[in-house]
Amino acid sequence: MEDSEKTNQIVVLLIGPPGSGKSTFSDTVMRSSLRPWSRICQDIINNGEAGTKAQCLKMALSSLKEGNSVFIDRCNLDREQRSEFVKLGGPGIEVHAVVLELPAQVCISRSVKRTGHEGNLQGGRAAAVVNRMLQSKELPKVNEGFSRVMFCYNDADVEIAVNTYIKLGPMDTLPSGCFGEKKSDTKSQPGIMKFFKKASDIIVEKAEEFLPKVGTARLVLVDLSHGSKILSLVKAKASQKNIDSARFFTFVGDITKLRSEGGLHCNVIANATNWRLKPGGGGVNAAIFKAAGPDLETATRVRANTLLPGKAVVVPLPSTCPLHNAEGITHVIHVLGPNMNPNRPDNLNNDYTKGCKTLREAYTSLFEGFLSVVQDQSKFPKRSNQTALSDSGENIKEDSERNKKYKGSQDNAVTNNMESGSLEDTRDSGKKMSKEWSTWALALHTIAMHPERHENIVLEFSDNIVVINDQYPKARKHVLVLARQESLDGLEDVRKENFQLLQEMHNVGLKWVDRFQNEDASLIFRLGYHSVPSMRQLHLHVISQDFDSDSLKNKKHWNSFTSSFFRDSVDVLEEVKSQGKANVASEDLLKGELRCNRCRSAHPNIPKLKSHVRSCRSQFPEHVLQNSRLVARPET
DNA sequence: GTTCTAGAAC
DNA sequence: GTTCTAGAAC
Repeated sequence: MEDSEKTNQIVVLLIGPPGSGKSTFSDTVMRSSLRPWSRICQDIINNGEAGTKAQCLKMALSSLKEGNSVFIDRCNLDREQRSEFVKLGGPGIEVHAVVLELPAQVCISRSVKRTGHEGNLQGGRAAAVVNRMLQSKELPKVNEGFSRVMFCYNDADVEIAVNTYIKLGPMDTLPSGCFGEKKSDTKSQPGIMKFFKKASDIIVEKAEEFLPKVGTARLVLVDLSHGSKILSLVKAKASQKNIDSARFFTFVGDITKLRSEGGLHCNVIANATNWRLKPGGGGVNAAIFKAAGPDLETATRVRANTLLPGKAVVVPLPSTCPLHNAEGITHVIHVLGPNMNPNRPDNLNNDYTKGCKTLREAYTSLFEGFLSVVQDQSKFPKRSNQTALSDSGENIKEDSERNKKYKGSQDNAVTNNMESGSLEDTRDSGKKMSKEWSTWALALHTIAMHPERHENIVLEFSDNIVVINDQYPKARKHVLVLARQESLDGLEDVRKENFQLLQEMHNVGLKWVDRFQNEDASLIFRLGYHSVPSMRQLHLHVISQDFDSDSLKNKKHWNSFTSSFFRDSVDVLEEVKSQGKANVASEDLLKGELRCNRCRSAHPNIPKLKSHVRSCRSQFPEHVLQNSRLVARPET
């Protein structure tokens, strides 16, 4: 590394309203950092008084000339305000953004509390100022010119970000890309606000309908975030309809800590789950499964394996479960909403009418599930009916003791996860059109049928399979294992009777992985199928995870191997064995954003993505690490 | 000006 | 699937 070409200075734009902790952030880093920093604070730049943007720019330039990295400590809340600071970047100077997205109330109370603050923004005016600033806020994007953007939503995130910069020595660099951003991008889903409005109407309507039926029980709508649109809409609607706010109310907090942190005594919580009823997804579902531990999964399996949109399933928690003994939760009701995520298979594609219908159904199923719990608890133990709505019903003894202890009533907390639109569903799209194949798409089929005519490209073949190098490899090593059976065009055609063949393809793939790793032990592989292949004839991709190839040129290439459009062979085998066919994902996934296959950071275009991927040494995502989806040699 | 994407043709 | 290229994005 030549020191002539690398100076590695950084301009960090701190982005956040007054009270978000910008000054604290830079001060904390500067106190412990080995790298020379300057803090450029517009509030004090003018001999201790507030100054101008121009003064900040001037001072930033001179600090950079002296060889310092700089913190730009001003609100920087919109793109225009940031643009001139972004231009400070250049050879040897990267521009980063650190976004301090703390709850508005936190920022306001901090601004109010500080007395001699440099910005002189104390007193009651603080709330007005912060709120006004937040209204016109534009979050930064990498394509604004930042080589790195990092989002912080709470103190823990801030601490991580501070440490990231403290640890950064004078010659170190940080991976480029966008980190930590919550994807609640309402702008990218047109009509979503309208849907929120409608959704909140449905929630209130259903709550109103069920309240008289559930005796003294109360219903609570919970959301983690203070800025929750749904929560404020529901609140407004409920008071407008004169619903008893002691019986139905909203609550901001963590649904897995309602008792310990929120002081709310709920027996039953609703979980906005996924169709597989499995942990994960990152939202409330992941949080609830995590808090409940393996008990919840086991108890869930007893009731159901999958769930249709609009349905709910009541799962009693064993007393060993941490959610039960620490938080007093006796039941989790899993409920599946409509699938509005355009990146998911079988989504409703902005069909909000259908979405609302499913949502209404979901709340009906949920409340009926809750009703069955309440009835079981108040009457004699009985099995509730097996309804079309869900596989519910459980024998729970009345617990008057608990009711006394907790001053009466039971709360049913209903979370909401519509804002991320992360719910998915499982329904088959059904009919498969017999596809017309273009001539170019027949190449693999031809080779599979007559491998002996293509000796030059065929690596090996047997009665059942042919192995070839991918003609346009998308990574250092990329081979295809073709099925030789005539009727198998792609993954969608695979059935139980093909299990043996799939197993053989998988084993042959593993054999080639082994060969490649004998040459280079650092190569890491995945084996899998494209959900919807472009070329005819079922083929298994055996591909190293470096994606270091000039043939990888566009978004479709990238996403076809790194999104869930790529179906790992191990999962396909498992699904074919258990369900008789494999799940296939939607082609919409190919249009999704570009994310690193290791650290999942987002990148604005293919060249930037590839340059990031070349140097990213992050561990692979949890999902990929499990179930032998990744084939790697142990590190030596 | 250059870089990058996306759509049509094959 | 790739190649080519117009024009969008930078």
